[in-house]
Amino acid sequence: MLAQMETMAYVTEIRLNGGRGAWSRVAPSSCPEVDLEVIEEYLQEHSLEVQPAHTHASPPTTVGQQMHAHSHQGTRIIENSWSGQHPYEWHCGSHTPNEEYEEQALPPTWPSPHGNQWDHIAYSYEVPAYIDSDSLSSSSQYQEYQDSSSPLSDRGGRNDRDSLPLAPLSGKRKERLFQFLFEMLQTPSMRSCIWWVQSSSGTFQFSSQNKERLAQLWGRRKGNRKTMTYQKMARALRNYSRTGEIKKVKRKLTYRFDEKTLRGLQGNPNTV
DNA sequence: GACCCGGGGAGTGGTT
DNA sequence: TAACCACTCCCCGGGT
Repeated sequence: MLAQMETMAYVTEIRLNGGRGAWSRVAPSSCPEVDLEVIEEYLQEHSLEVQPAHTHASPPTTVGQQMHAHSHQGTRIIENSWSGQHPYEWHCGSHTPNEEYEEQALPPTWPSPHGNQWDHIAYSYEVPAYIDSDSLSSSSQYQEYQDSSSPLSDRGGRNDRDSLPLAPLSGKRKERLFQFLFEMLQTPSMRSCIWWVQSSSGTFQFSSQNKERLAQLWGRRKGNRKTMTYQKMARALRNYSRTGEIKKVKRKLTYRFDEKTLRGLQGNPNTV
């Protein structure tokens, strides 16, 4: 655990290199490169070490995230507790490269013309919409992350998937790309790779500098034999255009979750 | 020319 | 076992 804390501190250090002041003046795309290997190692270690402690549950899955799960009418809702209890407050000096596009994150309140089509997805995230890229701050989540008296124990049989390990998911339904991307969007330490342009509409953007790293992370998580590239990942993203889960925005490296997709990822029971 | 985008199509591996 | 799904991989051409 101590080692994990140290690792997290290291990751945090990397991300917040120079403190908030420095961070706030640097756009994500020009932030110090994130050592994804470190993050990956941490996630793998964490997943290995914590999972056994949660016999019927899974540990928080991503850096800085502690997910609390609750059963809700058969749909597993995972709550991002760190974000709820310790909402980020660093503002990146409101100098996100997409500042002009970013709006105050409001909970999506789209109508729900259809039933919940997400029953096939074993988990969904219930992430407060204010956990937007520009509302994320402080490293207190890491402490929260560590006291995982996570009430995940009521979940049954889907531990591995909920834990979202970086290792290939074996024997379980595969994690889908848009789920991975959504998770990364909720992960502060990935802000140099991907960030919300407008969280309320589900619009996000890749960093032109770090998109390949994100793609590699995706490839590793999937356990691909070859290195995943942004080009290949984008190909998969374009396939989502057919299904409507993610649409391409007429802006470089920018995509948008379909409202139903986003709603499903957020697990908003009121709109489903 | 580099980068991004969009699409075709075959192949792969997991799920049902 | 087979059908299906969700990519993965490679390729090409077009646009900026």
